[in-house]
Amino acid sequence: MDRFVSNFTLRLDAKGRVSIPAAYRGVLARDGFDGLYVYPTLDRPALDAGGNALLTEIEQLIGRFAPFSDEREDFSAALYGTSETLKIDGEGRVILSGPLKAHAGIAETVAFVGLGHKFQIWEPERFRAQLAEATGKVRALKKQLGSRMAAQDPRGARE
Amino acid sequence: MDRFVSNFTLRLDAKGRVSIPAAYRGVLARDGFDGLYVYPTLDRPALDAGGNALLTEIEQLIGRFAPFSDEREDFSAALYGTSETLKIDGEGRVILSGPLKAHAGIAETVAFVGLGHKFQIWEPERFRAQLAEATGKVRALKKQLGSRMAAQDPRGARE
DNA sequence: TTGACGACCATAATATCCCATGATATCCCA
DNA sequence: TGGGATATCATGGGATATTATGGTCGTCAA
Repeated sequence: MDRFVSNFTLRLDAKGRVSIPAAYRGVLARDGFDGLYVYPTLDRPALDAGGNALLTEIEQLIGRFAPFSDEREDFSAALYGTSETLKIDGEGRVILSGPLKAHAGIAETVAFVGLGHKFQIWEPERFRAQLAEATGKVRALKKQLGSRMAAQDPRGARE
Repeated sequence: MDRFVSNFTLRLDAKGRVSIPAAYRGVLARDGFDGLYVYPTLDRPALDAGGNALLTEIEQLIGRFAPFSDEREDFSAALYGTSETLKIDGEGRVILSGPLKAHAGIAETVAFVGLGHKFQIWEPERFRAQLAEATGKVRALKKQLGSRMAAQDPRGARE
């Protein structure tokens, strides 16, 4: 598996260290990135994290804007400017910096959430709430998609 | 046969392991996915499971949204974030995680139900109930379709 | 000298591997 | 076609490897 899936809730120890879930470490290793690339998620009290796949995606996003344009500068500042590359210790743990923890409201425990090419780090309670909301949206959209397909092309319903 | 068909009811052992029906293992092997991809069925107390065919379906759904868009993050969290890739041991068994078992209400036994490109995992009693209800609906729908098709386009009855 | 941080070592819980067994199902050949 | 031989399957259990987590001991810098 070459993507981040599933979710895990882990504890920080007295020194502020957290294990990156073993499954994610495997993905990062295959991705070939040394360390963990992290930055505060835009618009959400969470952190985006990943390796080369994530960096590439950010590059592409920023590359869409004209050089020296305001948008480009803003995105660069938001994504590159606030990012950190955390070291992973011998046991697969990282230490989240103060600003990162503050942005996500993290204290004792964190939830790791796989999003495919990257994963997010949440304060567990907030994640639960966010997930419930997201699940509702997905249900609604799925229902809508289903009926639209059925109306346009009944055969589309199979497979 | 490259589809999941038929249904099987199997028991979990003391360690929480369940054998994947041999017929399904064959389909998974041909599909080329290492492990079993599983996530909670959106609007039912069951689990969706499969291999690359299922993963591709989800990937396409998520791929419709722009990277970093809110919709994409919601969908990724709800689909990738709640899914798991279970290891299949040498005897063809998997261990369902706590959250997965909780969602489907699984305890001692599970029912595997083939749905073509994927299969579902149910608590056997719930499946029986669900099946009875679904059968009723299908009967009604068939009757309705039959009369409509006969009136509009008799050829539509094939397939 | 104190405090933060990194490299190591320790450990309990748990997942994984490997081998065993009874019950069916399948094969094969007289 | 019968029926014993063989393979496959679901299930069980002990040994081993991983994982998450905790702690120790220097080192470097303020």
